[in-house]
Amino acid sequence: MANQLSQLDQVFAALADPTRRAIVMRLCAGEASVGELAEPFEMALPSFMKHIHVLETCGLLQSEKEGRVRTCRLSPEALLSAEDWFQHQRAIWEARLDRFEAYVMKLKKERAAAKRPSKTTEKTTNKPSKRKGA
Amino acid sequence: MANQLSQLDQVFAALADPTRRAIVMRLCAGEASVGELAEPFEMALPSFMKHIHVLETCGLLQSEKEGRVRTCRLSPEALLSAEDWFQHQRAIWEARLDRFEAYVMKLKKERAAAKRPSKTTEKTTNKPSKRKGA
DNA sequence: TAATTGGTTAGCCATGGAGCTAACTATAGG
DNA sequence: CCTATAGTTAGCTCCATGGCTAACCAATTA
Repeated sequence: MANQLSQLDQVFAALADPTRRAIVMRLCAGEASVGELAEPFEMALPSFMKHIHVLETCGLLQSEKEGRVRTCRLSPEALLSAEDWFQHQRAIWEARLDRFEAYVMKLKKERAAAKRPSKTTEKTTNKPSKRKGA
Repeated sequence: MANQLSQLDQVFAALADPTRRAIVMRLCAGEASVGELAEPFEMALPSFMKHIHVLETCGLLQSEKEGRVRTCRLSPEALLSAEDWFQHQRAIWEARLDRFEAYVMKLKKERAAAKRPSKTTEKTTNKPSKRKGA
């Protein structure tokens, strides 16, 4: 678990760099050699290789060398574990909002019960639009 | 759009730090003052404030000061946009896998058609277990 | 075998990020 | 008014990161 967190550090740090995100995006479309991957970037190969190595270290990328060409492919587990982090946070966040909303509803009801005849005209609580991947 | 990417840089960089991730996690459970947020960490306040500022700069956190206490809350848009990035990549990745699978199926069928009488007994393609939030 | 291609290693430099202390501002409470 | 509280500003280290060049393998290919 503590190890997990440290892996998250690495994955997020890796994805914080636009070059590396581009590599990941490229690899989502299929495997490629280092040369093919490097070609769109105006960067010396050794610099580029560092990015490859970072991605490989944090588990986002796998590669193997055949002859003199190294082929890279995405290894999705790390990507998925990072995505899971977001989903987990969002779950907590949304649960809290639901609880809060319930609380507000209860308050409203109580207040309405307290001064029965007068209608309490409050602004509608802005509930934050449920999202797709929920 | 180019601005969007730069925002992603910042968000991922922000989340690459365990302290900041912890802050975000804490704020998912509800708003808190700087002091409350800082309390679990063995870190000088100015250092901690930098983290707060980083989170605020990249749009993950909002804060306002009343009297001498600054209250922080999560502002979910940035978090969601980062999560969207993952979902987008995964969509592409999975689409490719599906295409690949279809391709393998086609190959199988063709091969089966070629040597009609013999049943080609191949191992099942290991399809990568559809995930929850799909 | 010689030259080219594809990648790798080594080492340098500049920048930025995470941490610290010290000193300061401003509100709250006595 | 005085003190304690809650943040803030300024300025300093240290080291990790991203980039470079130069030189170096090791497979292909001519």
